[in-house]
Amino acid sequence: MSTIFFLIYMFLNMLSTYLKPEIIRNRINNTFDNIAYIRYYIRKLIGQAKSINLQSTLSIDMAVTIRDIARRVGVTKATVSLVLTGGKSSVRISDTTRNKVLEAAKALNYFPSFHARALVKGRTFTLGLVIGEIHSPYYSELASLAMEEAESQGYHMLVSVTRWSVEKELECLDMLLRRRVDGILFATAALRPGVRQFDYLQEQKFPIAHLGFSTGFSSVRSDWEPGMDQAAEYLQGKGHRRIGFLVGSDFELVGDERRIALEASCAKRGLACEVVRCSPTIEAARLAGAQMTRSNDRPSAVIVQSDHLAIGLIRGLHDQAVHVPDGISIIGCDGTRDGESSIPSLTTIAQDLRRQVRESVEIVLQMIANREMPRKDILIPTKLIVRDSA
Amino acid sequence: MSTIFFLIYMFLNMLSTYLKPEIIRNRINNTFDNIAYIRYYIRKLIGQAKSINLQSTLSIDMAVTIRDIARRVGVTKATVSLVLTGGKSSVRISDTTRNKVLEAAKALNYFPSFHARALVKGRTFTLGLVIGEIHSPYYSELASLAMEEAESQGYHMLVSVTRWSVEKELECLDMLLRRRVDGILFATAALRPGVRQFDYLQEQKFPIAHLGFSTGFSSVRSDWEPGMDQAAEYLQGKGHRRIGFLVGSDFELVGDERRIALEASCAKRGLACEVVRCSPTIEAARLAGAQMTRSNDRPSAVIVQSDHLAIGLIRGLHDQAVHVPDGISIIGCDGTRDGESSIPSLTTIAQDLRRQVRESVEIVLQMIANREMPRKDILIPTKLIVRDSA
DNA sequence: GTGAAAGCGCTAACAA
DNA sequence: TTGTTAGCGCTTTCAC
Repeated sequence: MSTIFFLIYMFLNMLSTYLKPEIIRNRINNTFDNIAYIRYYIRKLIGQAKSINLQSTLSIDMAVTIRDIARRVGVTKATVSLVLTGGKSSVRISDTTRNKVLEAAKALNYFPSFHARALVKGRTFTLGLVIGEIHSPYYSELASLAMEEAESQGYHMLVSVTRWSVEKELECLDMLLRRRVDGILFATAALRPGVRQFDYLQEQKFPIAHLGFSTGFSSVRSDWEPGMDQAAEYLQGKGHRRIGFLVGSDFELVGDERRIALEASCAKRGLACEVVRCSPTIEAARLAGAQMTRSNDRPSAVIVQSDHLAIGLIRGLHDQAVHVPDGISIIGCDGTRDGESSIPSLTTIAQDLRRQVRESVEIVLQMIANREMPRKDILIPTKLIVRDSA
Repeated sequence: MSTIFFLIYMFLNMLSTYLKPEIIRNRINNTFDNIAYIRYYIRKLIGQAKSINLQSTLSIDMAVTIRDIARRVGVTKATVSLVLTGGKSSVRISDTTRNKVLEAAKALNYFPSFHARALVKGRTFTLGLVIGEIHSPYYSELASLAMEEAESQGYHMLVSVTRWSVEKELECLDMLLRRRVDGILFATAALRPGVRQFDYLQEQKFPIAHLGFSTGFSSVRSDWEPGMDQAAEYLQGKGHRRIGFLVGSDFELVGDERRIALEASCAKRGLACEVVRCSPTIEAARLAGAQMTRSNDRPSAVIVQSDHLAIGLIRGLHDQAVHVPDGISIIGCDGTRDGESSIPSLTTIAQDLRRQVRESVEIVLQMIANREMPRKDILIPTKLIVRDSA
């Protein structure tokens, strides 16, 4: 009697093992072709029979998966995966199978799920770029170059704009971390010691490079000394004795390095250096230009914190009939493209943006490869480009 | 005898049930604190004991998961998930538990995995933006506005730059589909009927809006007629009889609509309209400007396909001492910001970019909500902004 | 050369 | 109020 019990029990046990939903599904999936509603009804039937969780079964998603391919070809998901991941694995797949799988993938319009892959691999091959804005020439160029550079290294770039708000910057950061980017390029400066995210990233040795600033992580910045010195020398050569410097005050971190470099150079050369401040908008610069014309006692040359503001300043001077470079000499900073075609074209202290981007991406990639990489701070020299405005 | 067999078998069966790796892991995980290497060794031990797959266990990932929180608080993953997803669900969690969970999440620096969530929800709350470039004023403004708009609707924007290459555009598209974006904003024009991706998206009724073009999906474009007509009227009022139109030839689709609108308007008004072509770079426009000065028989006013090229053209004219607007009148198209501060400031036919972006995001969101939404084609009127260049 | 199955982190239906 | 469990789509180890 017990023997019978035993046998029945064994049978049931076997059954229950082989009735594991995943296994049933595999079997059934292999039987039918890729018609979503058949899949749907089958799952539903299984669900009714075995009380399977129906959650997202209810919303039929049309995306094709490796299972659909497997079913069509008559192999298992594993085989399909091996074929599609390039098969660099030691496991070999027969050419017949491989071709069938590839064909099926094409026929069914298969797009591998990035998320599934990210989940299992723990890597996303995506970098994040935290940036204040992307609609000004300098930053859009930066973003553009960064995306290009990342792509050339086999990564994607996830751009995240902070609109220069500290709060938003931390949000962006959270977002990037939730998205599990492999590394981050920082082109803003809110993240500083003491902020929770900062400490976390520091502690995790998270692959980060700071671009244009330096507040604790590896950084890549412009060295303003050579450029500013060339500018001062150039202006001195032209007979200027008093040099103005226009700072857009919201970007203190940006402006200060430049200002300090200029002041040092002026001091060295015995030139007067006068700092003027305005808001970091082109309209403010324009206003500053207009105001400048009202004083008879103004510097004969002004270096402006950015090309963008320089163009505003020139415009403001022009509004008051003070022309550049005859009435006053203007030099911008950054070396953006729009200084080339402006009238007058802009003499500028150019940053090597491409090289900065390249170096910072490289730092991040190195840190991805090895989190123990020591901190690096790279300075990239600026240089004067002489055009018409000074 | 068989009874003993039976009992042993039952025991073994029970054991095997309770030794399901996931269950063991849960139990053990709840016992220890969040120390990655302990986790690692435990898994490894289990692995040795039960021959568990060690795959990614080998690369200890430091990311904190809901399991870590659950373990710390002493509840299950499900509870944690309920707390963290906002608990809008009917299930209620005691305040004690909730607080403990939230605290633990903060203490452990928990960042929910976007990918895991995307996988299970089938939604990413991410839109893709396919765009040709982001370093020119018009497109960087477009990208910027699109990101802002998406964000205000609770979505993120994944920007994907095609560098105006058809091939690259299709790659970008694949990328976005692999990343399972919920919808796509198209600001380029390579995707046309016949292309595999096009047919696929069409068939899937994938949420797409075409911005600036119209090749088969819902679209949002500028209506150039009013703006061009205003421009023609304005120029006519100033006594111009021959109007030139400068097209950057690579953007035929862009240029043609504008040209056709202008030609129609000129015909209506009895004005001559002369089309000049150049490459779509600012340098080419500059060259075109220089060339224009060489002919005595040139139009007295030129409308340029974009502000960007207009600035190049003005610069080219300026190089040859033909000044704007005295020597020749120039009108740009697009209404980008840098026309405001240029010298002379640029008269332009402005697009309402913000509204275009808003409408197209809305279309995409509507299609996400309901794929059966019929196709929509929205035209947004342009208008003349008079400044100094004409 | 291919199949079986576990696991990545999370959600949600159902059970208790 | 909380726990249990299946499943999202994919990779990879192990076994045959």
